[in-house]
Amino acid sequence: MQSYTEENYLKTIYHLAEKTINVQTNAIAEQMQTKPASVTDMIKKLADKGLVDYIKYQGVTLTEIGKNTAIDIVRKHRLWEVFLVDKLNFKWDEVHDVAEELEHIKSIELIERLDEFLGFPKADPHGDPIPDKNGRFAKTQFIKLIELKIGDQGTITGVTQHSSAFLKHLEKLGLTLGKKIQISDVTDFDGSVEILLSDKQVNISREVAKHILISSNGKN
Amino acid sequence: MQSYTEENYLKTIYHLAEKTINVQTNAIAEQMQTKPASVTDMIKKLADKGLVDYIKYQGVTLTEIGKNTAIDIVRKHRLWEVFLVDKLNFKWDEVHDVAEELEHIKSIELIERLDEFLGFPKADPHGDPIPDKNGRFAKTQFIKLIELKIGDQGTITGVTQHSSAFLKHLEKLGLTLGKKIQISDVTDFDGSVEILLSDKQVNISREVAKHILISSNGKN
DNA sequence: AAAAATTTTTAGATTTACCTAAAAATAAAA
DNA sequence: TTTTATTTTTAGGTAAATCTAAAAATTTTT
Repeated sequence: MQSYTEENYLKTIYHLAEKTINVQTNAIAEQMQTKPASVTDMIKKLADKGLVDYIKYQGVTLTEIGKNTAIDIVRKHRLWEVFLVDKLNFKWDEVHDVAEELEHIKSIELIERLDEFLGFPKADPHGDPIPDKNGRFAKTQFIKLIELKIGDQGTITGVTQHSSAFLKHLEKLGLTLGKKIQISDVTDFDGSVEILLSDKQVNISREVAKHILISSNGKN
Repeated sequence: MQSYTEENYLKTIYHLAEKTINVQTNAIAEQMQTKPASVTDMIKKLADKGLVDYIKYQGVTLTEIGKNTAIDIVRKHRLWEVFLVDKLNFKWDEVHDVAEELEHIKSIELIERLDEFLGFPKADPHGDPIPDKNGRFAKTQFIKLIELKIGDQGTITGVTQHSSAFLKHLEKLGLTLGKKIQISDVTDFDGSVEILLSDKQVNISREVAKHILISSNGKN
């Protein structure tokens, strides 16, 4: 059994490991709003518990057990986000902090039943995949919107940027999850993209287009 | 803002204060599965924060602020219990421990929306009243089943004993919340009560009858 | 490859919520 | 009203998670 804090470390390491193989002390410290010295202390503890592999000065990697634990927390976080948006009508940019707390409630039964109550969703309100109870992620084929060509169609199924500012921006443009879109033009000058969205036309910058995920086979 | 632990102390003091005016150190310690010395420490802290009134050796009482905080936690606890039973199909004897964790999630918005989602329930699955967001309890007129006379009718609306063993026992007898009952006989010998429950007849001991609450005007 | 910069770790403190053991206050019994 | 028992508090200590400041290791630059 892990403490609230240990769980947060595992989750942070898990997310950082999606980008780099060896996760560095400073990166963890920055992500967790704490000091490198505190991170070193905790890493030692997690290593003693067999949750991470750790060589001094060389960063950490999650062990099999550590990774499974982290995935379980991610699962809880994303299921709660679905609950907050689908059942309690929160907006997708309002759910992160509360889910951050709810993810630590430790009852296997609770999560199983919540999963069922929500209809076994495969993705959270930001389009991030929800692992099943065995920690397996559904295979998904997302393409970044920026990679589409003029005339291509698809459905918005995710984002790779979760800041409130970004999500609010998309919300205002009407670019929310599940919306069907078609590319009507790509500006040579600045790479901004013209999108056909049901009836209206919207224009987004290249930067925004980079962070929107599209699938051509419906919601997944 | 209170810590998880401080919230638990306030809640415990609140519940103990329903029975005695001045809450004693030992009573808190027993309830919280901790030592009297630890309780003294925490009481001092709560007194410094203005959440309890405390005179050495004389026990504690909640201040207005302390009481409101405690009621808010009770509100959360009971709303979550309703969620677990009504939406996730938990049995009424399975929800307490999980609700004990959920009650500490601190988001006012979350609880408002949960309350609405559940249809503003007035009582939890054990029949305990749920205060509204201003901390006010709905007036309820419960009678203990033991006080009913032969021929009296009513609806089961609560219990005053929350142990899993007791709740499981009631479950087995079919004496669950909302069930309509009629007293068909009271045994002189041991005070056990014969109950007419839809079609079948059940017999409960005097001890059990003491802990069942009845109302004659439907669910409240 | 030596010097400089960066990253990481160690050492020693602090805070929160506990604990044990002993002392002090209060309540109950003789 | 003493003595005894119970309750409560104090004193001093522990473990978890954090911190600052300084030392050590690694990486980058010259």
